[in-house]
Amino acid sequence: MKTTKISEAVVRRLPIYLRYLTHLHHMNVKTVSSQKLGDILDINPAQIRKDLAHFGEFGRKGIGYEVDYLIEKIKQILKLDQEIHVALIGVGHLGHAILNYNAYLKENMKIVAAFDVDPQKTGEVVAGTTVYHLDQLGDIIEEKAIRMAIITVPAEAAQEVADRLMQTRIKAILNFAPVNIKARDDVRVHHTDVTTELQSLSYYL
Amino acid sequence: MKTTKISEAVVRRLPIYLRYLTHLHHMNVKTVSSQKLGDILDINPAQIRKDLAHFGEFGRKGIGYEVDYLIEKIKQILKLDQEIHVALIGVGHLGHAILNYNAYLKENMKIVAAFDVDPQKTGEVVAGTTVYHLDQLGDIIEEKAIRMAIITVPAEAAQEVADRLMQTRIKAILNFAPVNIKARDDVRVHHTDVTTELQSLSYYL
DNA sequence: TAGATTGTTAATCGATTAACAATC
DNA sequence: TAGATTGTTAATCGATTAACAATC
Repeated sequence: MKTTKISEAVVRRLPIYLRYLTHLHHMNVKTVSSQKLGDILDINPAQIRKDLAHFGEFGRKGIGYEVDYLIEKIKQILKLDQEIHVALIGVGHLGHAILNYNAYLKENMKIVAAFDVDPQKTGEVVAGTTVYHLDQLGDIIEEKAIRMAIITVPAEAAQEVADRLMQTRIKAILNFAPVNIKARDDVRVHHTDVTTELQSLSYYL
Repeated sequence: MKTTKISEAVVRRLPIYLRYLTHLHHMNVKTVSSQKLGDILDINPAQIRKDLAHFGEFGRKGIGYEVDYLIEKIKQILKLDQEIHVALIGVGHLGHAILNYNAYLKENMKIVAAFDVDPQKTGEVVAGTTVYHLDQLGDIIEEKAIRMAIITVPAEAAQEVADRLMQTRIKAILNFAPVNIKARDDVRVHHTDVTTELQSLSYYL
């Protein structure tokens, strides 16, 4: 099918599929049905088929989906078939943790530079990634062809950092600061934050 | 209105409202309209009114919402008017970062115990929180009246940890491991994971 | 062939938004 | 009073699920 308007819900499920398909690949499984996938991931099989059908006919009737082929296709859709360089801004505790997580990101995604306003941290190397001063943001992003950014600064500084990022080529931001960041229409911002998650979970106690 | 069946989408917005209302409180703002709230948070004002109306009539026609009163009400709804003790399982990089985040959780939420399988880590104190061996999970959860858990172990261990948690009084789990955890109907599990977030963002590049 | 499973249409369900009477 | 803003109903929009012909 043609790429009309793909909803965010669909896009958010693709990495979930990819994750389990990769697991199946390592288990040497060759083929999987939407039924099996749905059982494991707690997602309706019809929804999985529909999600995938947005992007093409990847399965075979009577058989299911070929694991390796589907992995390849989903990676293409998510642009994970190319190297994606990521910047991280804010080398506090959370920033540190994510930098240490770098090796796990795999799928061609890599944090290649970190930034902080603290001159003490500048020049430091955290888990293999150099920390630059925030003033170098534009230059390094250009130099290292960085396309995505992770914000792990305090809430008060987040919008300012986002504004600086929007003066660069960055088109996607993952914001961990507990504040709603305003961005232009052509820049995609996702928010995630431990406190908010825990507070909404608390409702169900 | 009566508490019929509140959707997850509504529950997830409540902490967002609470966060900004708390900000307004610190700014000494007394009253706010759904219009203003919506502008700042990028949420439709009608939706905000509807979300809140699920739980009662908190506003005043022609005036808006009284900030302090609404804060109090949302805290009640989210059960944040009581002390909520949280356990963290898996003291790796991410676990460390979240433990250091503890002070920021506020709103009566507190990580009071950490667990790990590594005997080397047992007894250690991270950011004020003692690390216990996983074998003590049930005992400590009982002793410290813990009601929520954060899983930050590797993917392979996550389901096993969840299974152990389900033998305790825990009814809400925040899972950072990149795997879909299966749980009983009476246990609420939310998933969050940096890799998945980054991969779905990548689609928009 | 018979059984399995896709891709897709139609039906259902639920969530968001618009509109407005009530009222501060 | 006039203007502002809620709570709520009705309209819209979109996402999920069921069902099934096509076909491996």
